[in-house]
Amino acid sequence: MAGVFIFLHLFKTGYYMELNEQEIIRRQKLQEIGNMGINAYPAELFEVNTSAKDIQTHYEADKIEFKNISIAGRIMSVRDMGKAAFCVIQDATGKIQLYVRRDDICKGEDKSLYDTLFKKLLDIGDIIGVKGYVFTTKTGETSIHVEELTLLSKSLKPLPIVKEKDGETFDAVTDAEFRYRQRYVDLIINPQVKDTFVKRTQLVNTIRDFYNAKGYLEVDTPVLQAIPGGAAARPFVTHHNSLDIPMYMRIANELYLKRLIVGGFDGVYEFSRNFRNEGMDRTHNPEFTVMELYVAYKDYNWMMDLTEELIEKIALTLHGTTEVQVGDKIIDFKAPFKRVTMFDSIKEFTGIDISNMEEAELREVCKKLHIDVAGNIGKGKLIDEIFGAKCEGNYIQPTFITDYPVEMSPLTKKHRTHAGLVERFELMVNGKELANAYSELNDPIDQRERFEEQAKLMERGDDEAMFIDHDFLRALEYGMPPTAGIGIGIDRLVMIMTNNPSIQDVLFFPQMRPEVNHQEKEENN
RNA sequence: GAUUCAGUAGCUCAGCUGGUAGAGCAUUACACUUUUAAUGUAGGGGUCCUGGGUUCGAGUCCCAGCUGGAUCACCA
Repeated sequence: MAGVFIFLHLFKTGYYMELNEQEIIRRQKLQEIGNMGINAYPAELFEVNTSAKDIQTHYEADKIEFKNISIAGRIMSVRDMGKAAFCVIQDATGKIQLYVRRDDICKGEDKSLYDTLFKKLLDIGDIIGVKGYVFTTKTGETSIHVEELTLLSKSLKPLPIVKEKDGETFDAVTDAEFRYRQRYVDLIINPQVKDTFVKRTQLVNTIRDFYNAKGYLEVDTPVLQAIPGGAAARPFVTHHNSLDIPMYMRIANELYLKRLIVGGFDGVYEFSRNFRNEGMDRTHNPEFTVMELYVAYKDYNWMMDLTEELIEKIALTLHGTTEVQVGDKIIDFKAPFKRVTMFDSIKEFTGIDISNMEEAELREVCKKLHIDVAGNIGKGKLIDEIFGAKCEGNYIQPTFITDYPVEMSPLTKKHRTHAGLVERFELMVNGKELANAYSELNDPIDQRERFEEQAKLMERGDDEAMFIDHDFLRALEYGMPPTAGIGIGIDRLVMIMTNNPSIQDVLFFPQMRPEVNHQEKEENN
């Protein structure tokens, strides 16, 4: 009767009108749990002294006794045998089976804890704590013989049921929209998803440890900027009320880190969340993470050495080997990586030597190679288009592409021996750019001229040209030591190292169009 | 932005040339004190994404829209 009452009550409040049958039943159960004098959401802590993984790895293998254990987790499945039941709970480390026997959790005459609470009122998805001891069942399953059971949190929404047998998975939730919008559910029911994010953190920690061991300083620089600099991209614009000025979300942190090198730090790095107001697809999210590092008194050759050492170390940390499966390919991150100049690369894949060509000739080459280019782009961009169309995709194994044209690298030092080039490299892996680095331009006169070139390009209609940052120029005028800098796309690196083809699978909460609920829809109509 | 595929029960999916909306799991009730995709018996559960149109009749055909995926273009 209580159930009927609560149903009517909830129905009257309107909000609950959209509840499905199972959600209504769970709310009725919640009410009945309260009627038994049990708090479905207790405040006190539940002390845990072991984990599913701990038991699974040590009980059988090491013959370690697990007595008086205390463990908590979410109920994932229940097999009710009448006066005893098996259920599987999942904690942060994995799954473990429970053996719940009525006369063991209800020692006296009152069997309501088992017959009513456990059998009738608990559901898959509820979080419980149990105490007991570990044993092996007849069928050989390591299990916990439960002596005490406590409800820690009642779940009001039915959890999608994923079943398994002999390593085969049944009814797995693969709907991308469901998984990204309700990542919390995805994490509960798809264990490999958790692995990806654990690896992501391991990867970041590896980089941090590697740089910290070398004495580089992790820093924070502004995300809200008055001039969005350091990259060519459309920024998100916002407004600061009390200053009454437009502000931009950062598109890169490069210019700030270089200011810190001017300020006397030898090595600084930052995991920079960048924001770009551009298209979204499987390799682009509006916010993404780039690790940028700047080290004084070094050059780009040194940075290549450092980077291949780092990337190799990441592969080893995550996989125990330098060989990583990516799609249907094996990528070997064993250092050293191949190094190819951009002109050599273009010569290799097109047969054309463009090293001495001017803008008009380059346009002819593009035409011959059937590459569509806009009329307003300059020489450097033309070369970049040729490389992007004909070369980039060929570099599956890690390769440094070096020595870019000066026109497309306005923050990079001119090449020490080759006129018209700069000391820059990109690390290509699986046909995509993973890192971008250079000997930083520290000549303030040259930098001013480069910015002015960018301003001219902007006038020609190149909407990706950079703004002039006068404070950055002022900093350079005080003197910046020769410096090597690099930016590594963390999301892309995680995608490769975890074999995920979509950026949405390496971000906990990828950007999605906001959901519209039914109520709002009606109000709008 | 273009092309294309998809949206049906809490979840995974059927639903043919248009004719009363289906299955498995989950859920409810009962049975079962070592099961494991537990089992057996009996039930309940639907805005077929939304809105128009064609038709005697639309989950199905047509148009528009929403959301997501894939491919392409741009970007990292």
